[in-house]
Amino acid sequence: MKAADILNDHNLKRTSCREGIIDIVIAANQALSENEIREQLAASYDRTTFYRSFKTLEEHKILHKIVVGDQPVKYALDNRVTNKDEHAHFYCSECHTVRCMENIPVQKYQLPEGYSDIETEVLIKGICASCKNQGNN
Amino acid sequence: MKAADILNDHNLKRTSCREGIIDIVIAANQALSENEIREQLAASYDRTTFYRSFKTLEEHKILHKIVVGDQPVKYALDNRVTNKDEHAHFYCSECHTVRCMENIPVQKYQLPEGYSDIETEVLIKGICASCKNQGNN
DNA sequence: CTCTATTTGCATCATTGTTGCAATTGAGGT
DNA sequence: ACCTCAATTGCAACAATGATGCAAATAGAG
Repeated sequence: MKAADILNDHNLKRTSCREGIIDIVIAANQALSENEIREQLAASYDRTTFYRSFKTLEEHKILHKIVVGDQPVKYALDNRVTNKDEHAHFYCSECHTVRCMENIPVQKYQLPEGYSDIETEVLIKGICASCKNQGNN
Repeated sequence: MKAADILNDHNLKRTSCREGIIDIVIAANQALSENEIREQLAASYDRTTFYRSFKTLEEHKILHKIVVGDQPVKYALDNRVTNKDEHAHFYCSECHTVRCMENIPVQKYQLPEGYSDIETEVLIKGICASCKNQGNN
């Protein structure tokens, strides 16, 4: 899965900022904050550009925004890009990482009469395996 | 359920700002943003005071913070105050309200080996009954 | 009514989200 | 390879929100 292809599929210009962001998110095994992504980027970009790139990528359903309480906003690849089903997310209260639990599908919830469902988000908070074992870090 | 009692139970001083916030949240049938609460308050308080009141009430598990995407942060009474079970929340993409779905209990999700669960949040996004019927507002 | 720890209001600052606009750049046509 | 134009970037500027230090005001206990 290449950043360039993803951008082309969505009729977006292939700029280095966008490609960089997508590459980093693809490589990560967890959701990343704006700052975490910036640190990994080769070049540095104006804050506005950076911010607008996220907005564009989110609007085009390439990135998915995950907000946990007052933790910094994090981004992960959207289901529609990865072709995966809706899955739960896990937030570790210890190391504050957010991971996609691809093996935990979101269950169907029955809404009251008259309500319609578009999308369901499940966030499980707890302690992840590595934090539980070691004293963490 | 009185604001004064709730504050006493948590060993917090009964200040008018705190009582006002709690009263309004109790009366509301939906989660409210900081601004919505401020508009309903009898007196007006310094932004810092207001902000710190929320922080205190949240730390003492009286209020529960709900964040939906980039909507303004909203607050609702915490489960522990209402003695209700964990329940799903519903966000209407049309009128942007958040309601506690007290009849929709959160289902148990099976985590991988080594992970421990503390709390699970379920947010169902969709269109609420009133928005679906009328043209909304 | 007095005393003290808590809370408030104010000043101030950091961070994040947002917009307007001129300069730059990607990508398609020649 | 070059031109052209719409899309994108960088910069300045600003709004909103979260946060802290400190002196003044206040709740609650004695």
